[in-house]
Amino acid sequence: MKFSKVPEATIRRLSTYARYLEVLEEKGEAVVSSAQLASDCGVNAAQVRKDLAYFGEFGIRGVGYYIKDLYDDIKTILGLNREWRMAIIGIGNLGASLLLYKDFLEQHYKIVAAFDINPSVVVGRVSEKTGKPVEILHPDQLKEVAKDRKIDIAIITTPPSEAQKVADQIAESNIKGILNFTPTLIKVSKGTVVKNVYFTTVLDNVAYLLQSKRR
Amino acid sequence: MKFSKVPEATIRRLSTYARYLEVLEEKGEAVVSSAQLASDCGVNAAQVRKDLAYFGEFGIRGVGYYIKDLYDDIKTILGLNREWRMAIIGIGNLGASLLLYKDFLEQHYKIVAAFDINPSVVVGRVSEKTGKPVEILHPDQLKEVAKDRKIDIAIITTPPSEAQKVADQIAESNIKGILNFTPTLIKVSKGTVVKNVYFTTVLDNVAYLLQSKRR
DNA sequence: GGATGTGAAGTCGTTCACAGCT
DNA sequence: AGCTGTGAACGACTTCACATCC
Repeated sequence: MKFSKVPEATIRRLSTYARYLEVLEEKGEAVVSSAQLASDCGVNAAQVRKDLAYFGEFGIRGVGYYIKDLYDDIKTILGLNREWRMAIIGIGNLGASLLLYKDFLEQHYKIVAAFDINPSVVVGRVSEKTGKPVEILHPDQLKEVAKDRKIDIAIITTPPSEAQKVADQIAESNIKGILNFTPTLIKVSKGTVVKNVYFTTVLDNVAYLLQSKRR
Repeated sequence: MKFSKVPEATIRRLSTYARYLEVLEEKGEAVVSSAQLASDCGVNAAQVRKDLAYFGEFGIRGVGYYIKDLYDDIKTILGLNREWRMAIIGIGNLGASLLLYKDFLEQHYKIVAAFDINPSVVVGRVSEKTGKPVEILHPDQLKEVAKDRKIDIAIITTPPSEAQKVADQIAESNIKGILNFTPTLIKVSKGTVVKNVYFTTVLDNVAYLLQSKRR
């Protein structure tokens, strides 16, 4: 077990492996080899073993990996053996759909607060689906609410023009993790983790590849 | 100007540069240096120049880059000087919010068809926002519609269990680009471009980084 | 003078190949 | 015998440093 810096790509793949292991477990399988895991996740077998080697030894030589154990181990590695409490800031179309996003319910992520400058707009739209009303707070309340509700991660789904301002409020609230859905490149202080998921960037990538293919 | 394979990361960054240049242009700026572009996009200045060097020479030594020209050039590189016609398959929360996604309207991406097994559910919900009703078709109609409406890219926002089936229908419809929002690892034939944007993967990354920080 | 464009160096991540366990 | 774990080879991307050109 080494302790060098772990590539971001490794973390992404672990996340993929975990989801795949979950499926295998539900199927009732007991053991999986790095070769099978690799082929089904679209990577090299040595890659799978190297990814795991950053964190320890999880397999049995000549056998493979016990699915249940490996699944648990990867969840522990990723920090998914606990609950992560999230706030969504900006309840437009995207924000509202994340509020309703079913997968979160089954996972380690829990939305515990929702914010928008217009507190009334979507209460009805959201609550009509879940049955229970959703309380939409004003962003200025973030700081006080963050402590009360122990918010770990903030999701920004505001219009791009508001993203930096919101990011500053997040910083003031002492929330250290941000998932930014806007195209705005937000600036944060050193200790804060920001990941961007602006999907037009990915679309641009698809467009580029399609276009460059036929040349 | 070389012709080696262009790293995917380069394409992602070009996409970022483009958005930043758009902002600069709106501000009325005329020229930008690789140093400024780099610092505002959070990368190294040499990186910016290398990224561009894959495709030609766009700058003027001793001066920098003309913003308007560079913006246009990057759009041409990425294939964004044309319209990309898209279908959304699976009109749940996420699919519906993408249907309403305002940014697409201002960009080179246009949603020209929407599909769901239940054709009626969301018609009202979507049309109440846009004013005009949205026609939701059955996925079995994809093949015929794809040709008529010249669909370039399909967006999968179905439940994970349906993703592979839908991907197969997309293949049959001769659509060569897929943006997959589900966690399912879909298999497609060689010529098809697939990009995944399952954001729980990114959340896992945030969780990992937060958790590994305090150790 | 000053910023680009680019070979060369450096760093990082992936794949190979085999030793080491079970 | 078979599959993991890992040093070493390889390949890819990033950064440096400077020659080049406006």
